Amino acid sequence: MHISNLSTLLNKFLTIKQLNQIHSLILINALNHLEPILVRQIIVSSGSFHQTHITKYVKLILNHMQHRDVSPLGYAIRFLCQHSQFQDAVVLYVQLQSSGVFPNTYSVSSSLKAYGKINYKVGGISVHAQVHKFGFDGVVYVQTALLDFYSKMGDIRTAHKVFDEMSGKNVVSWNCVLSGYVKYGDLDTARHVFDEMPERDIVSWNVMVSGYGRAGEMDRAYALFKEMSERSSSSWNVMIRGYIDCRKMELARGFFDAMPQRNSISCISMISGYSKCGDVESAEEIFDKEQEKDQLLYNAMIACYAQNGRPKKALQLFDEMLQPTLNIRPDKMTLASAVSACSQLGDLEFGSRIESYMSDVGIRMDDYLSTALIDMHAKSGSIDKAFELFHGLQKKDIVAYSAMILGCGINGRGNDAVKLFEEMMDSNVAPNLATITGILSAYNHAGLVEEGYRCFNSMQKYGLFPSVDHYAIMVDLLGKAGRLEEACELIKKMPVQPHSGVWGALLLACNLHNNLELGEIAAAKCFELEPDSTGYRSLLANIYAYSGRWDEAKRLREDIQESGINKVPGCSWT
DNA sequence: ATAGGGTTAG
Repeated sequence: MHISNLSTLLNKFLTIKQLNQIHSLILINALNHLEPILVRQIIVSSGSFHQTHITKYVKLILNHMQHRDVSPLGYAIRFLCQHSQFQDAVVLYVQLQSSGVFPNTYSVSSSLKAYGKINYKVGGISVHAQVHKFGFDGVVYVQTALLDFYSKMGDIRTAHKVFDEMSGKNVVSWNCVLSGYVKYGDLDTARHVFDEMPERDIVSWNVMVSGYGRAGEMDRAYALFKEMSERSSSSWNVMIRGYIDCRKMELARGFFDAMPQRNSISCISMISGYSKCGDVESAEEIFDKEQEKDQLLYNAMIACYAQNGRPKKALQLFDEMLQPTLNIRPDKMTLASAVSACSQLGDLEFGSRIESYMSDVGIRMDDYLSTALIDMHAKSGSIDKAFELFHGLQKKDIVAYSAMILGCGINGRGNDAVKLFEEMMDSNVAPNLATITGILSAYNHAGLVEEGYRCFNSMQKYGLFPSVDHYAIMVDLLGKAGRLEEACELIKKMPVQPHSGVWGALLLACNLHNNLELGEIAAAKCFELEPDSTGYRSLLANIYAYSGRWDEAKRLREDIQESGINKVPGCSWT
């Protein structure tokens, strides 16, 4: 086929914005005869395709190229960076090197960005060495990319060294250094740089305001913000973000409402802020008002539902997002939240739908997503599957350990839970409240009172204070072992108000061991805290019946009949 | 082509 025909064909493909199997085959066959310049053009133009197809497409082209020319490769690397496929970008850069192709400035600066994003310092340093070798020292884009890389790695010394050696410093290079000090947390030096800069643009101001915001110094942030001669959406967004971080939602909302041009980022910040405060309704309000909903906005709202005990709504919205007309695809983050929702619902079926979806569209697993799946499988009883995923993790962090330990606990694998806990301590991962909940649940399941006590009492050693839920598990553990008075004493000593789960656990134990005296006390508290729940009444009725107090038992059961359907008491620690 | 603002797991 002739080149000009190919170009026509290509343009046609590009205008229909979709490629099926046959299109791809024709194209790939044709590509073997293409000039590198044309391949480059394809890669650049493929930006008009749907995002999930792009990387696949770029990879297809590259795999079928005969000419390993730097120009298309450099473009491809930059292209992958622009679409947040940093891992792929790095892989491509390594391929480029090993095939003996001379890198260009595009590939070098893009690969530096990619190494920065995936947090791989050694990779960036090796690029630095090559920069020297290939004589790109004087190229301002490469120098800036290097400077920014070291800044992002927190290596402010090397960053400064690169900065000092730069031939033509401009605002961007100054901004990179400034942002380096801000990231490093050295606000005084950052302010010094800010004051000494020969020229400041809006980015410099935004970086400085954001620095104060991140440090919680909102007064200073606001002072600078007021001083700005012009403001961009980011200027307002960093103020919003600062107020959200110190949980001042009203102030954040004030800035949100006052800003002249809200964008998707402003909305996402507000939604996640409301989400952290448990204010789902306000988050919904923001979400519903926004006309142009993008992927990240959906992600934020789905996460909000999943994090605030609305798993059904989370999955509803996830389904809505999948509507082909919307032209948005879920990504790892969406899936992590959706999996978390499935886990809360115990819905393995939806969960495995997600797993097959991942392999269909080629979403690679990461530790976040794995951890969500671990939790889901562990809670649904597939503890072996959970272990398999757990062993495949790149880095086992506190969340992964906690999910695994809790999973073992509720599946009756107390020994494994303890083993995991010890392994975790050995690898210097400090436990938090959720981990303790997991390990206590394991002891509870196995009926190991002394071990439970020891763990409960050791919490202070890690700077942790038992929450109501921890007390509830301890009460359950003591109660089931028949140590009812001890359980009662523990409740009395609680520094926080016990919720119905705590008294409910005691009531359950009183039912188990037929203790009327304490049962009445516990039941009274339960009725007070959850007047609508009939489950507690039937537990007390049982105790009365066992003790031969038939009248009281009968009276309670009639109460229950009247109030209608039997409700199960809430067990908040499960 | 280089800089600033956003979303994820127990």
